[in-house]
Amino acid sequence: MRGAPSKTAVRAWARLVKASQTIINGVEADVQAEGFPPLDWYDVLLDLDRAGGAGTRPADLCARLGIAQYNASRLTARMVKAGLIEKVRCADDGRGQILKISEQGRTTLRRMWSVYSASIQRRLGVKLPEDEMDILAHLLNKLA
Amino acid sequence: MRGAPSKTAVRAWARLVKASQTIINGVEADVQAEGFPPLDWYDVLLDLDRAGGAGTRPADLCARLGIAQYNASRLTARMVKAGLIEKVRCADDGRGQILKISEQGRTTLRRMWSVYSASIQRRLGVKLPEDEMDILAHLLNKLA
DNA sequence: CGCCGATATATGCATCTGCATCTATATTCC
DNA sequence: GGAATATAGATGCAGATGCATATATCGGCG
Repeated sequence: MRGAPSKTAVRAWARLVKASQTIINGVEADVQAEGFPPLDWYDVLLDLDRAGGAGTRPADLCARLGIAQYNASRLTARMVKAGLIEKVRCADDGRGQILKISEQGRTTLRRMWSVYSASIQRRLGVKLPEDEMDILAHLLNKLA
Repeated sequence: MRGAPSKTAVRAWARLVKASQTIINGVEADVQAEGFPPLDWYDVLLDLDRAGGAGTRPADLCARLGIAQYNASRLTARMVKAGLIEKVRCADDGRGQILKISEQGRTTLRRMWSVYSASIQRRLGVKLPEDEMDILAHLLNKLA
């Protein structure tokens, strides 16, 4: 065995896998149970909302959200069909597009956050006292 | 907004999502790049290996691995086709089966761990000193 | 100007997942 | 014992994903 894996790291690995699955799936389920779309839609809506009137180029979206290009292509297509965002032709690049959030998208963003944040609080927030949560966030930050 | 989400919890959420995705996808990619199957195959092999000669009932596998029944059914079907496990009819329950690891499965388990553990070490182990890794594991344990 | 390699986005195909439902056998209750 | 019900596991179908590749446009160079 080449990597000389420390027992501690392996334990942390197992718990990272378990905790992230439990919490993320749980939050996803909570949000969808209220009739909202998957969480990655939220990320897109938030990004486009922050981008303001200028909108976002799909490639930039990929980079910021860390998702694959083909994935973004189909995700945004679904969101257009759902009426949450719009694709407009990019004036200075005929190949490209600009993604913009729609009014309906903004509404969904706002309403979704109400459910989303409550779920984060319930499934994660209550599990640790403030100071430990802070340490956790700090340690997780060193991992990525 | 009902849940009164603490800023700290939301920050921890974002980092949990990011860190787990980065690390888990990275390890998965490392393992598959060496020609091995997905990580959930490893979990099954490990469970069956530990079960020994008695084998494991699919329902128990679901419970221990926390996967859905239909998912386990198809996962194990693929693993049978790959020759890593076997399904034998259960003597005392005509509806059921018993899953057993094959010799080839044991070999794969062993070889896979070599790559798997090295990747854990590289992508997670080296990111934190021992004492902090311990704290991380402890905090993650309180989440699930 | 016109060709060539690069870049932006989309899509065909195979695989995987979730949901609901199916089949077969076991258990319960009268 | 036999009908109703529960349990073990499989599967049809629709949607999502990864990979490779297609399509369209851009920018540079001869």
